[in-house]
Order: sequence, then C-alpha cells, then structure tokens
Amino acid sequence: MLDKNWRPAEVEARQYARWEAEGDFAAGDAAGADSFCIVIPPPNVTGSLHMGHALNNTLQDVLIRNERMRGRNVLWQPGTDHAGIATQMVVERMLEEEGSGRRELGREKFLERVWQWKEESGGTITGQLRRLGASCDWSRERFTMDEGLSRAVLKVFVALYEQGLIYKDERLVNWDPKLHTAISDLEVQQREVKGHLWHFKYPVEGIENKYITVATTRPETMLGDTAVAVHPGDERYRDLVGKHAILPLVGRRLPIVADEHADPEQGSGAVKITPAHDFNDFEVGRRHDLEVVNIFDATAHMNDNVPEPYRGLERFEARKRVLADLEAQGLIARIDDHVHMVPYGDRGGVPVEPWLTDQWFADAATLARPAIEAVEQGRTGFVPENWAKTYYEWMRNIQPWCISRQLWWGHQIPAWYGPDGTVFVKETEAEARTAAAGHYGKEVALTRDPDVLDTWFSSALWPFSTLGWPDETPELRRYYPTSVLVTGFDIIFFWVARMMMMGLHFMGEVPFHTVYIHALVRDARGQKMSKSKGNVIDPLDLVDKYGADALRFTLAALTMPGRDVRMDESRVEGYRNFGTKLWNAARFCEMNECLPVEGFDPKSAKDSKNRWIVGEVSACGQEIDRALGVYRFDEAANAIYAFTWNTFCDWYLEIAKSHLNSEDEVLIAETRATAGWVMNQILRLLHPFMPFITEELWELFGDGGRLINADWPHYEGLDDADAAAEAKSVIDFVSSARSVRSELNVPWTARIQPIVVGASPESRAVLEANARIISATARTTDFKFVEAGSAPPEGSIQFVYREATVALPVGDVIDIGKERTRLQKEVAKLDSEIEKCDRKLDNEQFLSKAPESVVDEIRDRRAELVARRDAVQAALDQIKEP
RNA sequence: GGGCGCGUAGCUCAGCGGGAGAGCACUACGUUGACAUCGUAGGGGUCGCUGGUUCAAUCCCAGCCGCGCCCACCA
Repeated sequence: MLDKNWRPAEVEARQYARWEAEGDFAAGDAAGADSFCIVIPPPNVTGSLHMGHALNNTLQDVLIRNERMRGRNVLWQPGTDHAGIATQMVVERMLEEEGSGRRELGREKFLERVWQWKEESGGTITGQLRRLGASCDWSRERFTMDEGLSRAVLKVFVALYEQGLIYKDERLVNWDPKLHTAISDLEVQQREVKGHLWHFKYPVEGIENKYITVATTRPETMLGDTAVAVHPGDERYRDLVGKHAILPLVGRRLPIVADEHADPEQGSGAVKITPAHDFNDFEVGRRHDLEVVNIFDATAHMNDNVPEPYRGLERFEARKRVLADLEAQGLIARIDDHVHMVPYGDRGGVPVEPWLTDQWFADAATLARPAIEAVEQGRTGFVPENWAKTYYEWMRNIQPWCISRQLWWGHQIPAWYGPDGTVFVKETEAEARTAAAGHYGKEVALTRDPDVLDTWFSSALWPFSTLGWPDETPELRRYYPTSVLVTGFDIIFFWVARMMMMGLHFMGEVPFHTVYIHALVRDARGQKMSKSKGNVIDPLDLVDKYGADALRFTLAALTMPGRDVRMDESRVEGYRNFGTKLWNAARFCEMNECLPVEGFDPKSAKDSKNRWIVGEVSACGQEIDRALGVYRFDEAANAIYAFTWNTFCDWYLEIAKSHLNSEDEVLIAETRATAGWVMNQILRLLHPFMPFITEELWELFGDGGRLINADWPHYEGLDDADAAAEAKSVIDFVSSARSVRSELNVPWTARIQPIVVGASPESRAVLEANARIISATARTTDFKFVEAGSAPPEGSIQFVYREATVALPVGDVIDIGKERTRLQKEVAKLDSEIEKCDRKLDNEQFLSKAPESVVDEIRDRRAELVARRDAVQAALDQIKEP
C-alpha cells in the first residue's frame, strides 16, 4: 500500500542512484537507431547550481528523457569548464584571506592550488545536477582542461596559426587594470555614469591669444594627446588645419589635422586625439601617422611618459590634478554635466582602459563567414527563430577576437620565443625546439609565452572535443553533428557563435542542427536575480522544500518562447501539489485494484466512459508530441497537467467509482484495466518532466523494467467521437446540477429527483444510460421524465439540459428570490448574445462575404441560444407564478 | 542611433480575425473511504491609447504612450 503522502526527499536520491548504477544514462548503442545528442553547456567547475542552470538542465533533460524513451541512441554529454578568470579570482581571494597572493606563490605553486581547489569543489555542481535529476552520461564526463581536451586546444591553435587565422598584433585592447589582463569586447559592460564634459582651451602655436577648444569626459587622458582633429568641411577651423596647438601642462606640439572622425555638431567641433587610449583616436592616429603616447601602466597609474608631477598617480587622482592645474591656468572654458557610458570589466568591476599591448588575435571575420552561411542555409536553425537575427547582426560585424589573457589558470599558449623574439608555434616544446634549431642552426634557449587562452576558446571546441577529437572515435562519428544545443541568449556571442565557427572549420559541419534559446530566470516580480538585490532563489532550496520534480515541472511550464521565466515559489508549491494529486490518484487506483492488466487492449473497451478516457489519453499524448516537437515545453507540461488533474482525477475517477460500485463484474474488470492503463500512460507521458515520482509509481503501474527505458506511447485509432460527446454531455449535466444546488445551498446529503421536461429520445437515452454516474456525482435519485409542455413542480429549481428543462424539486431549501435573480441574469446574458448574432445575420455584407461555414455556425449558435433562453425563461415564469 | 520583445482578471501569463481564458489570490459551502498539499460553486476584464484595413479586430497594419533587454556611439 502506498504511503499517504508523496515524500520526494526520500525517493529521489534512491531512484537516481539506481538509474546511475544500472547504467540507464549511458550513451545508447542500439544498432540501427538514430542518434540524439546534446552537449551540456559546461558549468564553471568551481560553481554551484543557480536558477539558470536549473532551467537549462531541466529543459535538456526533458528532451533527453523524451528521446531516450523513443528508442534513440541518446547521449547527453556532461562536463565542466575551467572558467579562467572566474576560477582564478576565487582562488586568489582564498589566498588573500590566508595573507598570501598569487605572485608570492609563483605560477607553478599557484596552479597547484587551483587544481587542488578544482579537486575539492569540482564535484559540487555535478552533484547538484544529479539532484535535479539530470540524466547525463556521467561515465563520459569531461573537463575543458582534461588531457584530451587540452590536446584539442593545442591542435586547433597551431592549425589556425599555420593557416594565418591566429596572429599576434599590437593593438588597443580592453585592459582590466584590476585583473591585469586583456579582455574581449564581450567582457566589457557599458554602464551609465553621471559625469562632466570639460571644455579645454589649447593655445594655437604662433597666434597670440588664439585657442582651440576641445571637450572631454576624461581629462587625465589629455596628457597623452598627440593631435587635435577637426572635420575637413568645417569652415570654422579651415585655416587652422596644418597648424599646431600646444598641449597645456605638457608642452607637446599637437598637429591640427582634418579628419572625418571629428563631428562638427559635437562640442566645439574640435576633438583632442589620444591614440594610445581611445579606439577611435587610435584609428585617427593611424590615418595621420600620429605619435602614440601611452600614459598608463598596467594598473592604470601614470607612467613616465607624463610630466613629473603626475607620475605614479592613479588615473582618477591624475584627473583631479590635471583639472586643478588647468583651472589655475585659466584653460577650462566650460564644464557641463554629462551622462555617458563608461566601459567596465564584467569581472573586475572597474572601468577598463583601452591600452596598447601585444596580444594574440583570431581572425573572427574569416571564421564567421561559413558560420553565417550555415544558418542562412538552415543547416543550423534557431528556436525561437528571431535569435538568428541577433546572431547575424553580431557575426556580420565581428571584430578580431582577442584570445590571449594575462592569467595563469587556463590553456597556456603554445608559442615559444627564441633569443631574438622569433616565435615558434607548436603543439609541444620539443617540436618548438626542433623548429628553433632549424631556424637558428643550433639549439637555443626558448621561453614560452606566459599568456593563457580565453576560456571561450576551449569552450568553442566543446561539441567535438568532448567526443574525442582529434581522435577519430566512434562517438564522434555517431554523435557529431549533435542534435540540439540548449542555452541562454546571453551566451549566443560568447559561445554559440564560436562553436559554429570552430565546428565548421575543423569538422566541416555544423556542431548542432538546432539551437534552442531559452530565457533568463527572474524573480517573481520580474527583477533580475542578483546577490546585491538579495532576491536570489537557490534552486536547491526549492528542491529541498518541494522536490526536484516540482521545480522541474515549474521551470518547464513557465518556459515560453520570448518571455523570461518568473520564478514564483507559489508556482513550485502548486506543482508539488500536482505531484501529490497524482500520488493520491495512484493510491486510489491501488486500493481499487485498478492496475495494468497484461494483454489489455484499450481499443477493446466497451463502456463509453472507458472509451472516452482512452480517447482523452490519446489526445493528450498527441498534444505532448506536437508541443515537444516545436519546443513548447509550457504547452506539453500544461497538457499533461490538465489531463491528469482535470480530466482523469476530477471526472474519470469519479465516474470509475460509480462503475466500481456496480454489480456488473465485466464492467468492473474493464474499468480497473482501463484506469490501470491510463495510469501507466500518464507515467510515461509525465516522466520527462517529473522523472522521480513517475519512476517510483512505475513499480506499481509499470509493465516490467524501469520507466526511464520504457517506450514512448503511440496512439492510433483510440478516439471515439460518440463516447466523447456523450461524456461531455454528462459532464455538462452534472456541472449544471451542482451549480444550481450550490447556488441554493442545497446540502450535499440531500438527494433530489431530477424531473426532466421535454427531453428528446436521444437525450433521454443518454441520461438513462448514465443514471448511476449522474446520481453519484450530482447527488440525484432516479430521473422522472415528463412530456414537453408539462409544468415542472412548484418550488423546484431548474436548469437547461440540451433541449430539455431539468427541474430539481428542493422544497424548503429553495430561495425563490435568489433563484429569480439568477435566472433573470441568465436570460439577459443570453439575450445580449442572441442580439450579437442577429446583428451579424442582419448584415448583408456579412451574409454575402463571410464564408458559409461561419454563417452556418452563427445560425446554429443563435438557434441554440434561443432554445436555451426560452427554456430559462420558462423556468423563470414558473417561479414568478406564486 | 540600430535591433528585439512586452502592455489581456488583483498577480503571473496563455490565446491572436467570427463565442474573452488558465493558474494563483479572493468569496461561499464542504472533511462524502484517493487527495484539505483537497473538493464543489462563485465574483472579477471598454484585451495600453488613437486611427486604418475588414462584413467582422483583443487578434492584422500604422502612429502614439508606457516598460524591458541587446548592440553601437556619444570628444
């Protein structure tokens, strides 16, 4: 006997351990079956599960379990990411607390610490994924810094280098002065900052009291100015072009150049040019062959290229000093308040500096071309489709990808330098040494490039590196290209785009056929979850409280295309209750011996209610098929929810009670078998969403084996329109009867005889056939059928059933006033609806232009409404009499 | 500036050319041998505003108002 309550915590761990131990997650190897593969977006190895992971992995698991049940060779490839900057920062912070630091430790010792930390905490996130129920093939778990994956990284780097698609260049990059590393454009966040726009007067050389005014939001950078630019067509400055301005505080001669970059509409129309510290100015500098004066060191303090008083100052200190000195010289023309965007590093949290350094770049534009084409040709499709636009937009305007980072944790760049700086890019030091020996004609000492690669470089290889590339493995052959990538829109650029580039370049084929983009998880009020706001909901707390099934179902049911998921705990609670409801339905079935019967064919059911529920199961299953086929997780979840609760529990089981109470042994046996079959089907349909409770109940309602490996059901020829119509008719009758009873406070215990006035033979037959069900669910006694036109007994309440009026003689309990109001309201409502139909039917344009089927539909509807109105009116007249 | 999306019941959201829906919340009644983590019934909406297309607009189109996000730029 099932326990009275469903207790997720007790069962989940046990069921999961059993699946894993029995190898149910292992990649399939059924011969001849198609394969279905998802590579997990690898979470940070030292991270822990947040709501975004919970959503992402729930959706993947729904797809995976669904396909597994459909008999495909399923691989859900799990693994974790070394997450360069993030992990290094965590370990550095730990060292700081110990009063140490990475530089004190040295590179080798530091890396040992990171590995140690990885060993300690790397299992956290994968353990948490297990608690969610994720059915990954853990035997194939990978890590981006695994031996195998590192080999893939080296091979790709060297190959791209040899193909000229990776190169070293001295350019302006976004420099994080806190982390002391270059970061890519994507890692820079623009933040709105209230600041000022300062207008400075630069004296023009050789003309007494002549100044050219420039404006800036960053006064300190003036120390690095090497020109002033004006627009070539700007009359105001035409005669100054070719002359020089004198940079105050520094004394440098600045050529005044004409360049399109200067916008006559902005500020004074003249713009100071600081090639070393501004991306636009850098370009201007290149065009005019300007001097590049770098004024910052790696920590954004002033270096020796500025006049002595400013040296060593931190950038914001320097700003104050520059302003004070210019003010003293009377060179500040104006100060305006100004709101502008300041670039911040998304990890370091301080403004980044455009800074001139040597970095490694990947030629993203070249790699992007086939990746754009693949989506244009539909070889990879986005769901929802709109995201393709975002992808194109970025890919078509892609900039060189800065792939080197001045960090220690990551894949060290396989480049070695000879004594004269010649670079040798090889997969191993030995190869580099050989190459160097060939180059120099003798053995020389080499130094390895200290930089590591951007984390996303190894992530870009994930769909094939995890399958064994560069080796030709069976997995690679079977599962590449993978089927679906499930991820959030926030990493389309970081990750999806780059996997497309690398996959196409190295595998010659797209890495996945479909990219399913899901939304962000926000809090119940639509706010982004963040630690600072304190509105972070920990998915594991919800799992503890309501069970993993409830959380999974909530996430799936809230996943609608193009809309963020608002995580509201009351929804989770509601779906936990759904689990309880299912559990109790199972208990009911168990105690009534409603268990699957071997060899029972649902098509063979004779009873119309049994035939009806079988048809409903079929409709629900088909809806889930359709919805999952187009990634409508919400619709699939809602379909199984509504069927289980509203159709099966609310109606079928109530009907079954009356069947089971009958004397008809054949009917009882058929009902038991049908109910058992429906339970069995519900468990299959629900399993991808709620794997734990369904697997647990499968022990009772299954047909051998484990549910995770059961077949996905197919439904053919189970619909029975007549049975469905009859069931609907009975449900209508019962609902109406309940409604009026409730309205008039008729006690539940009071059984009332329904007097049916003017029923057609068909309606009468239906009512008689279902008399037992109706009497049980609507609390009535036997029907009394009366000729049309007969007056219903006095003191009865009435409702309309099809063409008939049903009277319930309830005697004293009737509240005539209340009932009259109710009926009057109903007549008014029906009248207004009839009027609506009339308006249409009187409209000649409607009659001539609307499709005939629509006109007929409205005619039928009108007739039906009139019949109902008349019946209600008749009932009302009866009441009015006394 | 470019792009995407959203304004429907108190809340969160479905629907998207011919009958305004769900869940939660709310109100009333109820512990009937599966389930109070429940049941039954009920109240509640000029479907953001203004025009247009149409026989017919919550739905399509345009404009406006309000809100959110992404990209780029702002000396």
